[in-house]
Amino acid sequence: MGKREAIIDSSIHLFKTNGIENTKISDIVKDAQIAQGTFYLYFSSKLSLMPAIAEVMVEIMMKRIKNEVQTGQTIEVQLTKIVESIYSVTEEYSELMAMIYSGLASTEHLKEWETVYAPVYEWISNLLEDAKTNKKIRQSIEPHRTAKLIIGLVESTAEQVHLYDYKDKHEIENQQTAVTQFLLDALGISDNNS
Amino acid sequence: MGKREAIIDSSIHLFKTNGIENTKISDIVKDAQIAQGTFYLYFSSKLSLMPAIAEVMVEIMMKRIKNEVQTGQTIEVQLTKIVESIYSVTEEYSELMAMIYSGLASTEHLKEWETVYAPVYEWISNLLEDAKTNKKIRQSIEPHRTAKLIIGLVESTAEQVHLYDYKDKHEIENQQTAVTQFLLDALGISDNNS
Amino acid sequence: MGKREAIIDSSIHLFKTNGIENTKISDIVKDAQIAQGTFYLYFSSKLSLMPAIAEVMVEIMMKRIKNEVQTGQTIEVQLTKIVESIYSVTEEYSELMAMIYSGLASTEHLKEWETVYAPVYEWISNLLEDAKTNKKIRQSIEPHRTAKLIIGLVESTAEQVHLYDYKDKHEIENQQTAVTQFLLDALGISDNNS
Amino acid sequence: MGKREAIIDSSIHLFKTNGIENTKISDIVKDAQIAQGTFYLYFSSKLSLMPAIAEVMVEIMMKRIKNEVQTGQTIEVQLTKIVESIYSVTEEYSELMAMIYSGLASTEHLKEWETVYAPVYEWISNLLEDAKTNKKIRQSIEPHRTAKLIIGLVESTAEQVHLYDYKDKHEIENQQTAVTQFLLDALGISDNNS
DNA sequence: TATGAATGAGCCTTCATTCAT
DNA sequence: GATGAATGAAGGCTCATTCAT
Repeated sequence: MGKREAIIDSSIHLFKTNGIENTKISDIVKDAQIAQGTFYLYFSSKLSLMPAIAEVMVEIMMKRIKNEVQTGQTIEVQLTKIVESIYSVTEEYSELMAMIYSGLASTEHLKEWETVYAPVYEWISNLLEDAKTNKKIRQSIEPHRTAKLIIGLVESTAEQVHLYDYKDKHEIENQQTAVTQFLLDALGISDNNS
Repeated sequence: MGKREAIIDSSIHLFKTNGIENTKISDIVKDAQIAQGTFYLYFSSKLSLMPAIAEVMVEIMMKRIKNEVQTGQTIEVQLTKIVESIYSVTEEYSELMAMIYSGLASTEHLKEWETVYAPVYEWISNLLEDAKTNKKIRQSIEPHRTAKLIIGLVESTAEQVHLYDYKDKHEIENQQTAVTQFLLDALGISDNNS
Repeated sequence: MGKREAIIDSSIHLFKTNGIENTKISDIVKDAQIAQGTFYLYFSSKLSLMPAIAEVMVEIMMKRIKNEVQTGQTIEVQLTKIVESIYSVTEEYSELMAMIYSGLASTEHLKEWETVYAPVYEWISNLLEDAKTNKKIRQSIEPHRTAKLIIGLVESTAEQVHLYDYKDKHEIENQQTAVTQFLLDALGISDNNS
Repeated sequence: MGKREAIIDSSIHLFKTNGIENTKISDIVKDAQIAQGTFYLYFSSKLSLMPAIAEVMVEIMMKRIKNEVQTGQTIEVQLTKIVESIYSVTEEYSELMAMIYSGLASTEHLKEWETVYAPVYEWISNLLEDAKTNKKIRQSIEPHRTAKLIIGLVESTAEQVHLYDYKDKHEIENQQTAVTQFLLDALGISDNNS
């Protein structure tokens, strides 16, 4: 009946609600309705949960992006949607995203972290590749490298907003718009892309 | 004899060396050569140390930036130097910067965190203001908001590099160059800035 | 396919290698290539294994003794061989012998322990009986009781040697020689046994 | 107010009463009326307590021996008293003595164990030395080595009696007498010691 | 008989915090 | 202000044992 999934689900839920630090393994097993010892059949510690959670978070993000971004849209609209999606996921899973993003969860599982984000990088990289071929973006752009820059830019500013500027919703939208514009400028969109 | 400073110094040193999680208050007081109880005369907990540490880290960063960036230089050179400085500080204090940057260290001291980064935002904001006045950058740029985007972009990618791509020094330089170019493009530098 | 034997063999092997305390039932079943639950079809706990193990150890010891001691030999030679055998077994199974010998493995299975050593006592007792009849040893000797003294003396000093004096092989031989002489003297061998 | 002593005292008391295995650190601190954490200021684990306990046990044994054995007595009486003393201590602290004697308490603290018994060996060694000088015992006796044999012999048989033959008090006395006689014979006492 | 995933009581250990000196 | 021995709540983790298959 999917105990592993139950653990991951409960963890995400509790981390989201009470914070990572405050969530004890005993809380997780209670929420997942399994025995204390069962946790250790699937994960060796709270930290070793992190890659699995990151994987789910990335899935959520990819799903949201794919849901919004359509092939027919202009690259401008597509990027706007991407920023929008990342902002919304970051809003919902603020602390978790911060943690995933900063890779703080122990240096030991780092290699796994790397793999986890690969699909997002790949997907955006392909998008840029296409746009480049179609001369919609600056020809000097290196798709793969730039995909990482975009993710870094958008996620970090989305975090900033929630950490520092959470005062009003309006501010968030403004920041989001500014980031989008910053991004479009950097990619040379709505220039003549010479 | 500056016990407060001793505590902060030792903390930074130990956090850098052994990681934040692994550093116990007992380690700090040992390193600082003070008694266990003395710690609590200056800080109420390990977490309440964080803003003080962040302050020092920001000072370090500001010092390094100011050391490199000169008034006579073109905005292009200035931004290149800024990226360089942030990359070098991030390299040296990887985990600490990640933590400061993502604000992960407990939500309770968040308000203090906000203030801490202000000088950097301010300083870069002023730089952009000047460049804008002199028409060296895109006129649509909002200096204050953009300052935050720049910091977000540069720090996050610097972190990425140390978390995922740490394989070779060469890769770091490439990424750094790409970020700089991305930034220049976004600001409209070396265009005619109309 | 002899699961009971597999359990005992694996236990002895693991106890010998990793120590008794450090050997978990899960280690034993893994080594014996049986399922966790199967263990309990044969033994009710780790402790209830002990008498079975002791039995095997005693068999090993008896085999080694019988292999060395021949009916044609003088009692002096025979006793020398016995000491030799016990020393060699103790050397090989140091911790196990200590445990068996001191009966430490819980008071609950004590009655079984008693039986286990019986063959050795019996065998030596008979040896002494013969020697006594042939006036080779002191006439005041009570064979059965003395058999126990001999085992106690030899095993305990063999242990001592391995616990304390393990420095050099030479020392072991000296101690062994001394024990043998002590024993011969106690039994009145090479006196006129009047 | 001697927390270290309190811990040792309580440990001995509880080990004696409930057995070593069954005694938890939490039991010890409760009995010693100290906080759980305080235990770890003095000892790193239950095992690391053992040498300290052994030391106390050896003191107890030495005290009892010295109390019984007088300089005016013949060597025969003196040895009888020694056997008596060891039997009585072993009776009282059966499991503890078995553990100390067999050195079972983890191989890690072995070097400390070695030192602990030294005073007893020394003392008996001196006694034998004197007896040898006065030609009361066999001239071939090596005092130091023989001291160890004696301790081994007496303790191991004392243990045997408590482990296997605990049926009646009478049996104990018989065994004790037999051991004494065995010992006297081995040392050549009441011979002409030529 | 055999399996092995699941159980959960219970112990050890850590470590931030206190307080008498 | 400074000390550091003492505290004890809190949680991680183990591992013998069970039981449905």
